[in-house]
Amino acid sequence: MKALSIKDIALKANVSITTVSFIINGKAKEKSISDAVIKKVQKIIIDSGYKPNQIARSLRTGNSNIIGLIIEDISNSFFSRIARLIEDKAYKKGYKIIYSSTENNVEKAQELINLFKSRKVDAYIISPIKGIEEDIQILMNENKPVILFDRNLPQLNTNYVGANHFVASYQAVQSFIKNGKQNIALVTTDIDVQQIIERYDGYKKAIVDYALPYQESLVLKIPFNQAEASTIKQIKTLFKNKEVDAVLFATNYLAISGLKVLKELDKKIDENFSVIGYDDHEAFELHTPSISTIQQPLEEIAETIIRLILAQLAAKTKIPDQQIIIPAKLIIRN
Amino acid sequence: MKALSIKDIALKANVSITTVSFIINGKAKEKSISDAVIKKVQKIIIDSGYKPNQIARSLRTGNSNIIGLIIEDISNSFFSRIARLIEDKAYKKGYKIIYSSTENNVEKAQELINLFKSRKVDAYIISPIKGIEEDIQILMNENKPVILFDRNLPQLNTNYVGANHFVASYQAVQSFIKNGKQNIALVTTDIDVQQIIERYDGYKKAIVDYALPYQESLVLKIPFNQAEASTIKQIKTLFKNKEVDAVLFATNYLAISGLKVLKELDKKIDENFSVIGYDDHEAFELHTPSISTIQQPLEEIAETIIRLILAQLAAKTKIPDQQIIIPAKLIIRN
DNA sequence: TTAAATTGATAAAACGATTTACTTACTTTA
DNA sequence: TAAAGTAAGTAAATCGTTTTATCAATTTAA
Repeated sequence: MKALSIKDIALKANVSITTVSFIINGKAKEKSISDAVIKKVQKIIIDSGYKPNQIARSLRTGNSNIIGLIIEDISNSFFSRIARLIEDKAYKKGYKIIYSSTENNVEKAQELINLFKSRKVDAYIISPIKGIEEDIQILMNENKPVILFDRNLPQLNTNYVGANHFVASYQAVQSFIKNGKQNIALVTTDIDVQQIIERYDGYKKAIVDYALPYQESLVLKIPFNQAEASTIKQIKTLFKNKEVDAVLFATNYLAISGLKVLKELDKKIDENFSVIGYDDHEAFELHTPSISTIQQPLEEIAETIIRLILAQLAAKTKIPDQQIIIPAKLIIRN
Repeated sequence: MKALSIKDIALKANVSITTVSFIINGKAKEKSISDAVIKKVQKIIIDSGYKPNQIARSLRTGNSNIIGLIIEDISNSFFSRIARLIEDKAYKKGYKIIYSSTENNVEKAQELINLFKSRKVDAYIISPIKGIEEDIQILMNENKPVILFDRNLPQLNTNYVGANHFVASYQAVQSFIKNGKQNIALVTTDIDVQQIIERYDGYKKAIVDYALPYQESLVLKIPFNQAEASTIKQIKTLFKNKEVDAVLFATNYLAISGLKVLKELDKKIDENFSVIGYDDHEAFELHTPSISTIQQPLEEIAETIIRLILAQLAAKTKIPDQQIIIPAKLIIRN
């Protein structure tokens, strides 16, 4: 019941292993194998259902046709959607994706990089966290294509694809202000990554530009990875103790927790209290009233990532790194 | 800049490759390598950051420490959550997961199985579709552990882990009836898989048991993979043209579409009109009013799958297949 | 007519590990 | 004191491919 090997095929066809290999890899013409032999071997391959052992192939060639995708958490809909899009597009080009979640844990991320390395993945797509700069630098030194997405590591000179979070969150706050809001809260997380900082910066800049007082106490930084119950408690405290007439959530799961709080407090979203979420979520549109949000162009991000990867893989020489910033869209719903 | 190989380590340590291999694999004692040599080699391995090439290892040993996970769609929250749980649990046992989505496409599923096979994955976790029975049977003949989940293929004699959909949907309809509902609709999909059929059967049985008239026209079978816009149109037609005072949705995404319709029609969920969803979704709890749903015990399902896999992998001889049905829970919200 | 090029094919090395079967030098045992 | 056993370690086969040389026979070029 063992799987067939190239040797079995060669034996059946009464030719050498080399010949079979050339035919499998489409090098038959180039290596001047006669049409008759090509036909014969191909027939045997099809009839027998022989599939080359990719492990052996990888060992010999040093590449795997696999792209490694490292993200924070596959169960977050932002990541699972983008994973799906990337998988689809890669698949069409003959590449497979292996993915795994870091849970924002540096050690797990490092382990994953090592694991992917030892599996000889051809390229890496990483939503990085602080603390793995060095590991990523090593990958780059080894000349492996690396694309960061969602978050950038500024001290690293890599390819990056992401949305313009600064502008998006600036616009969100701007829209609050234009609607007469004065006490605008920001619920964000304490993780120290570029894209979260940008969201904060955009918030602050808009407040300052429009000459509103910046109130430290309206910015809530939720510890990452804490249980949702604690998050809900913290947000509840904010809403109860502070005058707030608008709130921007910096991630979709924070917005979900926030909406749960509003529901518990029976606080209505109306002309006196506005909410904008981030990254969109089915619950936002469905909510009564619908929740406005900042939407990242997932399709475009995925497309761009794959385009960069394929370009790098096709190139013999190192292509200059590109930093691609795609505008995010403020979707106003009501 | 090439990666180190076992040969390099052997050279540095001035011992044979064999010795290094024994040490790496914890067979040093058994193969009577002296403590001094073990220490020396281990130090060199750690200092140099050497990581064995898993590809070469797989080629030689025939296994990969990778488990293949084949699901319908990673961007569906039911699957992404369970994927995350499975990944977590497998990781802790030293196994990695490769996953990929079939989109309910038989050919893609077959390709994936072949791909996983050629990558020598050690075991398969599959949410199957009709039409791949034969491919799965082949895996089983090759003595690879296979666990089906979410959906069963009755004509196949495999391991299966899933929820009791018949009972769950029976209970859902029962709860409608006990609240005086008479015209209970079912919005389901047309895919011909066990767990969807069970949901239908449970619905029908409850209707009949309680002596309500079974109305064909209240059962809406939405074609799988159709654009959401069409789904919304079909559901809208149902709600507009039929007297309906309760509706059970057979999947979470159908419920989401249904809720969108209700919103568009401005039809309220109240004592005159009830809704129950399936598989839960953040939007359900958050909805006003909250949506009741049938919840599958994800954690328990994931746990059970991994337990079965590990048992199979550990066993030298074939373990009898198990069919594990876990009760689903009807969560009544309001 | 001979050298050079082409055609059609193959043998053997290499990829980087694991594992089996040995070797050599000591110790025990009887 | 010879035979048997153990300790410490290694050489070489093997997994299933790809790829580089190489070969013999034929064709083309000069």
